[in-house]
Amino acid sequence: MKRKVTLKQIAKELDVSISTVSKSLRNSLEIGEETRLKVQAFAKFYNYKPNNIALSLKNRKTKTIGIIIPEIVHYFFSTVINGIEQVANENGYSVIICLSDDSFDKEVRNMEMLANGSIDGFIMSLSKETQLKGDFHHITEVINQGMPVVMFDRVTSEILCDKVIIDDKSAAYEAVQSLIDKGRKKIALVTTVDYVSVGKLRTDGYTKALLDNGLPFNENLIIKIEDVDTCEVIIGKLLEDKAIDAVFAVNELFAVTSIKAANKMGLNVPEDLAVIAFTDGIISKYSTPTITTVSQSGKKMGNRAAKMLIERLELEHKDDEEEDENYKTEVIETHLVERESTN
Amino acid sequence: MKRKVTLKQIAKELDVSISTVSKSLRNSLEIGEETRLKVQAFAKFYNYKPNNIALSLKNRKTKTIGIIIPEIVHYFFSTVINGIEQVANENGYSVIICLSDDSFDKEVRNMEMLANGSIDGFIMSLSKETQLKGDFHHITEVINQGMPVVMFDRVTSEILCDKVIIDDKSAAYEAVQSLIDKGRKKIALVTTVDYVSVGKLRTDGYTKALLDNGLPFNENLIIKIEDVDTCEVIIGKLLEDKAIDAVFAVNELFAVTSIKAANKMGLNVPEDLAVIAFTDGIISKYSTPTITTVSQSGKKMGNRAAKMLIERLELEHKDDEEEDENYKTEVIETHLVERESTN
DNA sequence: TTTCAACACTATTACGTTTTCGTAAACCTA
DNA sequence: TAGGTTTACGAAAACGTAATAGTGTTGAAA
Repeated sequence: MKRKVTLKQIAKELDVSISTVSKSLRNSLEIGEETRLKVQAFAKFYNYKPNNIALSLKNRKTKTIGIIIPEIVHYFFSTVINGIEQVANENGYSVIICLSDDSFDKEVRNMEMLANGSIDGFIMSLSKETQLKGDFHHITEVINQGMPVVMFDRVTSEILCDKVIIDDKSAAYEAVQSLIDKGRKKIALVTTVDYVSVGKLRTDGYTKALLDNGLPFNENLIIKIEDVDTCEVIIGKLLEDKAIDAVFAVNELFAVTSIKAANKMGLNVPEDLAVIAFTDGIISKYSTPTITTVSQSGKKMGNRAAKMLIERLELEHKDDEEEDENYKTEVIETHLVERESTN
Repeated sequence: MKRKVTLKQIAKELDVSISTVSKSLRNSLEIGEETRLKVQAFAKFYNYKPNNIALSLKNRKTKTIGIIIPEIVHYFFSTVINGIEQVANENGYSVIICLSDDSFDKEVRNMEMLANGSIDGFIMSLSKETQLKGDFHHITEVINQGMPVVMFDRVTSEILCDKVIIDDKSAAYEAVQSLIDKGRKKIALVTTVDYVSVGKLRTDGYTKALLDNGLPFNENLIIKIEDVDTCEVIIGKLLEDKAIDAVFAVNELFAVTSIKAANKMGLNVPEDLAVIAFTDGIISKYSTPTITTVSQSGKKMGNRAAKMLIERLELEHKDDEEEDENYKTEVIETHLVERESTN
């Protein structure tokens, strides 16, 4: 139970000053070889490692990135974290993760807590509640304090900062187009409530694809799921009444649930009903049938977001008051992963 | 772009000492009401918040928990994080997450980095490589420095510390017993390589269940998957040759792959082949047929682990050199979630 | 008048680093 | 030997906070 040794202790033990110890360990030329080697040997023996907190305080940077996401038990978000962690790690950064649980208050609390010196910058995706309220003061505040923020996936145009997104609209367009190309005429959209930014965009893409192909746009073919649990019933109803031949779901869960509902009614996927899901996750790959998806590489998003943040951090460190602030929005390309649920 | 205000700045601005500002903000009685209110008003106006890093340095605790896990894009691990974060959050702790990617070196590097003052304690699950090597010096070292460690799921008996596990052996026993109870006689085990601690234990439970029921133990019915990609072929072969009537898989992926392999050969699940998986994740719930699983509540594990760690942290803070070190191993109960893949 | 307490505030220290500046001693040069 | 330059080290400040230990003034009790 030997506590970590500090410069002070080493200095005392070797009867030199703290400065001498510090300089010796950083191989400063100011220190004579004899002393330097002695100190280094001693430090090595006691396994001296500089205290990160003290360094953070002194350097006024923590080499830590704060991540705030709605939830973590979620394939997409965990792949994003994976991507962030990878780049962060390669650049000597750690990541500290906070979950908003899709709650505005928790998002605000977490941001305030982290903004008080704990981290150098944020990577975040907005909570549902925040998007609903449209209140982004906590983010503005952080940015005004000079702390860089990178938003991904669930972003808002009301905040000026770096962003990483996919082109939800054209990805949705492409998916629906592919259904149309396969002869599907009555395509339902299973989506979330409107205030989630990505949900809105995907709906736009869906609509545009229909109209561009001269297909009728029918409000009744769009169902907005609030609660996953009731999802199956609602979808079942849709299948029964409307004689639809394809489903475009904004996430895997809605897609797999649609398939289950179809199966229960004796419909075959893909023969009677084609299904495409947004987000290429684990469910699509292992469901029966496997599901055609719009791949939305979370890992790549994480990589890019981390890269953008770190670049800004290292840059702003160089010449402090540049204030260029030429914020970028990077768009990650998507593509259709064709599987058994379409033919 | 106003940087965060500090005590010093407030003091200078109001022409009082730093101590006065500090005490005013903490409502000390030593400070006269007039001054106190003036300071508080000023601080509020400039949105003063104490700097976490400075507090950490002063208090010699960071209120941060370090988590080291093999991977994050993994249902079980992300639920554990969710559980940890929840309890941590309730107790004013943050979590900083590092991924070992199942690599020994990365695990060591991450631990060393975090151990240098960044966190107050660890919660971790061993990487495969670490378990294979059997080298735990990095963990011993951290513990010797007085930093508490809680291990979960993938643990080792070679390290004395708090642990949270499930009773893998008896959970496996129970699962296999349930298959036997349903009349299955030729039960295959699809597992991982041996050095993963939990894999070994689950195999033991499987074996014991067979023997206790007077069923023959057949080495050939146990297949150890090294690489998920080759899994389907191997399982297919097993089904062909051995005329088995049930599969007990140590994770969801192996289970769903077994089902796919069976389907391809025209076998029906559960009629011709019953399947049980370890770990109740998202795949089991949404696969077709849904899969009977051994629920292994990651969230609960996370909750317990965080609780144990925080309790130890707060305790050791009270009377520093108690050295009781009565380490506990908590066992999280499991239960069988019966679904369509067994009957 | 002395003493002592209460009041209202400040100085200092400590946490662990790094770095700037300073300085004594030794050496070199003319 | 006076003056200058190296060499080798130390003191102190700085990062931001909080707690302990003062300090000086006032007023009241002895």
